[in-house]
Amino acid sequence: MDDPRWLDETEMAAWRGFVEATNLVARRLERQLKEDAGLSHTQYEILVQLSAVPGGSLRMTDLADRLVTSKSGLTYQVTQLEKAGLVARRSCPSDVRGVFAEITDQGWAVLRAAAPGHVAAVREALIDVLTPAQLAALADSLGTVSDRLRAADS
Amino acid sequence: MDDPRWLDETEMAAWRGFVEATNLVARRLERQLKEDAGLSHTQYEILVQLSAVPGGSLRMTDLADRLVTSKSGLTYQVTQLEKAGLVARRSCPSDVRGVFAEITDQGWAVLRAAAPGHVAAVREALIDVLTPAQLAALADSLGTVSDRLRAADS
DNA sequence: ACACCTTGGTTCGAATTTGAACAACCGGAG
DNA sequence: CTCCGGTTGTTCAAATTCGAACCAAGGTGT
Repeated sequence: MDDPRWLDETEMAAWRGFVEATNLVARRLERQLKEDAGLSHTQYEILVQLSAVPGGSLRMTDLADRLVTSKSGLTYQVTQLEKAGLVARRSCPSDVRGVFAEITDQGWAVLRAAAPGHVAAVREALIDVLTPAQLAALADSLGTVSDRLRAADS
Repeated sequence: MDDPRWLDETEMAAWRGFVEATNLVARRLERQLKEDAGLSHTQYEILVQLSAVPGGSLRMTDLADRLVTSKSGLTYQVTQLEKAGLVARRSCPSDVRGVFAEITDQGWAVLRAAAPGHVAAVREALIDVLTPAQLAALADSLGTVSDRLRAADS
């Protein structure tokens, strides 16, 4: 570990900003969703992902990958959502092991009810704070970061 | 909740990128630190914050604020670090209720040993993936986000 | 001195997360 | 066909997180 390249001032600012903004935003949205919709951010994201795909259902592994969470964590949350009636498990015809998570009508209703407040909170915390140019740059940079990390994992 | 302002394409890309990059980076660093140094990111951050301040000690509340975590969460982690000998609790002379968390010599040693690998991981995941201009923009944007959220909380 | 409201930290219980271990299954090489 | 490495989803125990309740101690105004 000889003489690592430490971060210069800008790099450090970017990193600290990333860590801090990350935590603050996550915290804020977690609270907003819990209070206004009774959902955790993870649960909300599950509904969003399912709602965004034709058929409203995804394989567990696929869903876990999109959510960037562990398989076991997803199993737990899908079970919670299933108990609440917002999601249903459906077995996969072509693969006995496979399980589809599918958003239910009630899940759609809850999602539709929660979305406006959530979007407003996202705007308040992140979007409306930045200029369109900053947003475009942010989308580009973070998209690159995500792509690289995804590639590195596979 | 009449007719909320939904996110346009760029805004959505920025938000999705934020969520995804956030999770991917956090996940990656959590694993790196755990494997290479036996520390969680939270614990590492505690050591970093303490090491960055003259005297190497901070009040619990102050530390919790910097870490963007709950008071109870900090109590737990400081206790863990105390058991490991990396941090010590010290009472505050001017306020009986007050408690200082102070980094120990062993804490310094662990931090120094962990830092190079952590910095390398941060570079790999975020810093070296972006151009200097992107980094500067990122630092600026996320700094703004953090400042706004901090202000909103107080 | 006396209420009273705020602060600082810890404790407690409930919810969540993770990785490792597991059991069952798929699919291709030989 | 059969074997075997890789997949799929779940279960399990352990670690972590949070918020609410709590106790004790400041600090203020009267």
